[in-house]
Amino acid sequence: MRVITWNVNSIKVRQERLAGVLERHEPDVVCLQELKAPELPGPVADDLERLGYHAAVYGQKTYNGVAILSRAEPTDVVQGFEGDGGEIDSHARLISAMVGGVRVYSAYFPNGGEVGSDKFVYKLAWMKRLRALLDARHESSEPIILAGDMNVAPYDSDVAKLEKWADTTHCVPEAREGLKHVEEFGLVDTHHDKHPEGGVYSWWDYRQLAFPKGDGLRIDIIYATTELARTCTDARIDRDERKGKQPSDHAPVIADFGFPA
DNA sequence: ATGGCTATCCCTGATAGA
Repeated sequence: MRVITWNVNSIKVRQERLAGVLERHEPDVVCLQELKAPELPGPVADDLERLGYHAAVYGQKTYNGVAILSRAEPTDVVQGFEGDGGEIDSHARLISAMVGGVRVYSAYFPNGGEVGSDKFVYKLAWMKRLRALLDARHESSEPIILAGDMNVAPYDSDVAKLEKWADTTHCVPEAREGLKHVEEFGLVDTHHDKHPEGGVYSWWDYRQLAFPKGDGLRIDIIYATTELARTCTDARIDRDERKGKQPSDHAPVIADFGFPA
């Protein structure tokens, strides 16, 4: 089973690139973030049908929006924190579905703005709420994938220019501890597990020539529960997708599992 | 060349991203 997570930064603008990623990598499951649209545009839906993918979508106009694409039909789709008894999250940042025997989550963690701001408080609370949701709905012995844009670079080796980023919302201890708390549900960071030396990134700012200068962060992660992660045979990031005309600022993150598709 | 922000909408500026 091949899994990809990719923050597309507008599903409309990335239509052709998305079809290219599906054709090139032939994934079984794709978690998308930042659709910036209430639903999949017609041309995207057409591509998915042609290429043999189903879609579970939790969209939103202008901001956020997440989806799960899969060869197998997704069932038991849950949007956001539905059913956890809390207030409805006004941002469409989370969707999950059963896909071929695996519970898949596509997540777009809040950016957090400036450290200490209201947005940062929301970011920390969101991560706590996600962990509580996992605890309430699941056992860590289940095959679960949590993939998405975590907006946290968990290790120093996930940051090319640490002196520039150390004090930002992606790297400060509180943010890292929030993500660690989610991980401690019983999840393995598949890319870190395969490449603990780091130095591989998934996001580069559009500004200041960040990509050619190598000023990247690894903030997009495919987590898997321990047993499922044991079957992981490869983890990589398609940084070529960041090149050329109209790229997303994020590259697709890929993990292969022995778990049957 | 891997290239000097991008995408969206209430659109000619503001907001958000990370």
